[in-house]
Amino acid sequence: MQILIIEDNSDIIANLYEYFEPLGYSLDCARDGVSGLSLAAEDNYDVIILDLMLPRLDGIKVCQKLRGELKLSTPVLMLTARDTIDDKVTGFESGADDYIVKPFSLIELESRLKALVRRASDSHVESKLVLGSLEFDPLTLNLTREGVSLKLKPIGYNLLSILLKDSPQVFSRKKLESLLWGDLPPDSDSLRTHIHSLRQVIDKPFKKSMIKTVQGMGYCMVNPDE
Amino acid sequence: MQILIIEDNSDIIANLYEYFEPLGYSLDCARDGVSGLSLAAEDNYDVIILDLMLPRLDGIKVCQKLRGELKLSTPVLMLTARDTIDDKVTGFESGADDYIVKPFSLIELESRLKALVRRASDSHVESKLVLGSLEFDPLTLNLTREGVSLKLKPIGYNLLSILLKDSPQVFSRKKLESLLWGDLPPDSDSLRTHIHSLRQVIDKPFKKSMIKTVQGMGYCMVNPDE
DNA sequence: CCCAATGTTAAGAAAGTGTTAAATTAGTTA
DNA sequence: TAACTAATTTAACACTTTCTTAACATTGGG
Repeated sequence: MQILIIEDNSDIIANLYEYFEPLGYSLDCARDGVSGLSLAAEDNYDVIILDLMLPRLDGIKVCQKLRGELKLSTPVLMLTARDTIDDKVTGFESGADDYIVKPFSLIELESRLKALVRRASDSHVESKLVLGSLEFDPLTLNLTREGVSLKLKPIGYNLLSILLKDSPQVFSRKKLESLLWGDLPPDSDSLRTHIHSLRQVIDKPFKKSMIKTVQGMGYCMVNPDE
Repeated sequence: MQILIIEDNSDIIANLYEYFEPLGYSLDCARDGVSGLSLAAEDNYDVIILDLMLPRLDGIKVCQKLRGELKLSTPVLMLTARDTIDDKVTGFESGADDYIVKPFSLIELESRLKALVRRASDSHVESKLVLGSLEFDPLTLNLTREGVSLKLKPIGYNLLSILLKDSPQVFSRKKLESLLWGDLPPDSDSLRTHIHSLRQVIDKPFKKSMIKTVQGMGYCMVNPDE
């Protein structure tokens, strides 16, 4: 099991490593909110232990960005100090799944983590993305329109997910570039080419087109039968 | 669905009946640990709701006897009071599958129960992995395709299990590496070699191949006869 | 009509993958 | 412990696919 710890207190970090590593858990650690978030973005953790008070970006903000911008549902367990009980509520509202008050028992922490992970894997009914007759399963990469099976390149799948997930939201080129490539987008306007390839597959073989250009604004996907 | 309630508080019992019976659940009830245990021994319940504090035999003991002496794996959901947080842990160690803190929301209780039941019925079938004519038993390492017996190296069996368990999900190289090696994967791209060896055994001797590469995305296993 | 934004295309660059074999490591047995 | 065997990792190479770049074409709003 992969655990991400976002915590600035060295003692706590040391304790966690000491307890969990021998049990066969695999741990990663970030010392502040920003780097924690970027680690979390890799999306290969089963659960995140998140301190409420953090340098650069506090736990609540981290959690909100995790759910909002990154659209990740990795379960989050929030660590709070005893004297900030009110924050518990905020913690939940921010999208955390559980909290534990410092100082905490490691055994209890472990059982909470297990419960979170189990619950998460249960609700793994997972999001198939559907828009009209277009269906896309991000897990199997199975993609069909009107029952016809379609194939894309990696960036194509990414692009499609992004556009589909919040359809019919309009995404600016800039936004799309940052979602696709993060901090270091290509020098050229490569996105244009990718949109083009995507259309070749998604729209070209069919009567109506789903990928819409909004001049000067960006792109979006729509259900043409509405 | 058959639910056994082991609880001494009449109000709680009444609440449960009031909520669950109209939903079509069938409830039985015991007022103390000993009689609860003897009812549970009949082994025709899908799930047991067990209070921690009980006359004659407390919840932990009940649970331990249930698992230990009666050898039953009926899922148990433990009810605990808010001020006995330490007991949560004990609850898990005793073999309970989940816990919920009083006072609890009936809706949440219901969804927890459903999750427990589903998981239990899932894990029953667990042992053998089958995809088309490929059969693999992770316990005995018995592996056959079209009736032909096959052999792998340790990592090969692991890899196969992973790919098979969630077929036809596509696993990225990164994901596979982390599942196979956890935190410290080999420096080189050793996974490539392992996939190759796996194919030598699973696919090479047969007409159709089951291990599919999705360029840039990862690998998955499919049933070629679909 | 003009210009910036967008669509289209193709070629070279970069990244990913299959394959093989040797080197290294781990595990056994004498 | 040494010698042997099995398993894993590393490294090299060939090959394929995907991505980026850049040039040119087209479109649509001001």
